Amino acid sequence: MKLKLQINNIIKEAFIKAGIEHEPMSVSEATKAEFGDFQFNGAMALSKKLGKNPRMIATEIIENLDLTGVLAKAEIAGPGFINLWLNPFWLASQCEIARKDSRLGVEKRETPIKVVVDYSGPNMAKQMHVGHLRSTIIGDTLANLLTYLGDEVIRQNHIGDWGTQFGMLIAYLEEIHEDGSVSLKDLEQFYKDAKGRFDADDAFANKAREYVVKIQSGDSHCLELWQKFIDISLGHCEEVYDKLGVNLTRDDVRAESFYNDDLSTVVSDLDAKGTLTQSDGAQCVFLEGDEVPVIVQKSDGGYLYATTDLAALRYRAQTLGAQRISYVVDARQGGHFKQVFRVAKEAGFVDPDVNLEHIAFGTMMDKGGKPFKTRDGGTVKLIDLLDEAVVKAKETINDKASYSEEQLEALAKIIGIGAVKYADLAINRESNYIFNWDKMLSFEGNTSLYMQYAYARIQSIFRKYDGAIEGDIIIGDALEHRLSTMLLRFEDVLSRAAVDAAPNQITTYLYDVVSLFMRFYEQNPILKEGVDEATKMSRLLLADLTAKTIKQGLDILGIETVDKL
RNA sequence: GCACUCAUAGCUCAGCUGGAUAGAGCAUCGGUUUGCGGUACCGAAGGUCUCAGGUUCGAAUCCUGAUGGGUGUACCA
Repeated sequence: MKLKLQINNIIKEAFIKAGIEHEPMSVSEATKAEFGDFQFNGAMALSKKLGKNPRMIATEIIENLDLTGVLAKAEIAGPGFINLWLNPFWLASQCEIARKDSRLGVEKRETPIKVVVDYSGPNMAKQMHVGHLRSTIIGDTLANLLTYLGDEVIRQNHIGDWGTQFGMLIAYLEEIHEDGSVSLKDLEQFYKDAKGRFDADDAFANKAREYVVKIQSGDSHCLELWQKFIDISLGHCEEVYDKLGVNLTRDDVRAESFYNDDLSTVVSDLDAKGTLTQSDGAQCVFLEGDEVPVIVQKSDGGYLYATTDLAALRYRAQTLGAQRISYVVDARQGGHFKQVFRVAKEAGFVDPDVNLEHIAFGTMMDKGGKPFKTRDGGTVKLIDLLDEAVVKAKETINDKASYSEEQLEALAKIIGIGAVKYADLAINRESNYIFNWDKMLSFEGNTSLYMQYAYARIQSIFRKYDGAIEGDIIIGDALEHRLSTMLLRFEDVLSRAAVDAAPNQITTYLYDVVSLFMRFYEQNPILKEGVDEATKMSRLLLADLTAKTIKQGLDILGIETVDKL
């Protein structure tokens, strides 16, 4: 439910009745519980425009405010704040509607748009490492979120499958007559071995160079080898995606090579528009105000990633028909995207109203604030990191005895992977983030375990109760009032998070929901003796909606819940 | 050099389109009637929001400058 919108509409109505001919600003959540549920701060802003005292304006608004439905009370405070209280009966009825609805009252967009989310994008010549983690899970969350809200999401995994190093790799693959399954287990090692051969043996090096040319000219034998190599390498990525619980499949792959045939057209089209300048033998686009040009063709005739990105932009905007194209890529590439987006729009590859955005994120750091590396300074393989998360999760599970080995493994996977993902998503994506096992696997604070624990705790209430839930929600105290208001904010939070592409807005919200629930539950017993039937039912209903909201929220983040931990 | 970005409690971080006494968690200290899962809950303490100006009725938030960190800067992606 669009809670804020409903309140805003009531304010708007009051404006009209009071004869105030201005568009009211939006209400905001009250900064403190004593200030009500929402507050309207627009009276102060209007004071100058209307030439009136803000408290007087506030009075006029309040006098015309409909307090018969959604709102129960409005008060003027301080210089002209209007504090608003929601009607507890209305809250109760809305929570009941949400609880019965499979979408928890979250409406699907009336006008869905087509969105391309470009994320993960691993390099096929290397094994996935921690550098791919953030793009993969932030991107997946964004795609999940937009899908949930009703947009038509097209996931695009722009894998790096083209370039000179592949000549060397397939030459080596052929040389060892490998079907791939064994030696490619460790791609890093395979790459090193191939490089070793390349450096040590001139004949091999020449063959590798020859193969690069052959692949590019479409030699079928080399292409076959190349395809085999990509298949195997992609298989490794899928193993990671599977462990990570990320919704990327082979259908989402649009590799760099996919755009090969279009690259020369991109350049000639730019040329036809007169935007190209030759500089030092390279074909460049010089953008007004930018010192460095966008190079689309090297002096040796080769193309660059800017060329591929332009081709991809055009494909996504024109062929796929995307109205929003989101690139979930490291913040360090900000300059590149800014330029490429500009070129794409100025050249008419992408319509002006298409929203091109670089969803930038910061670097993953170790505890000491340095870039995340292994002890000997190498890159950390993503698969190793995830396996370690599962091992560490096992250590944190308290009641190991009551689980079979398989159950323990499954549980540890849910907890460990959830912890890694949540810790990443919970932070403002643009800042660098410090990776800390102890913190992310803690039951305390804003962690996935705290959420999963709360969820499991609620499920245990229902296990214990084990009966039919029939009755109504009755808002009986301030905590129930706040909890129900918080639960009804779900859609507002999701919508906002979707606009900002900010998963941490969802985690912050879930944390607020859970901590409120924990307080509510501490103070308001449900199944204890002496709780009358109507109260018990009401509290069970609230607990149920809370659990459903947690589950749905975590689901969007790609994190699983369990009934018992 | 130029450009981008960040600077909030001891630590890790929230703070949405400017709003009331700047909020959490961790750590520290103290508390919770046989505790519906105590891996919980409550409380205390902890701040010149890097600094200096400016805009505004009102600034952590917007603008300018300074300082300090990070990043990028023409044929890698």
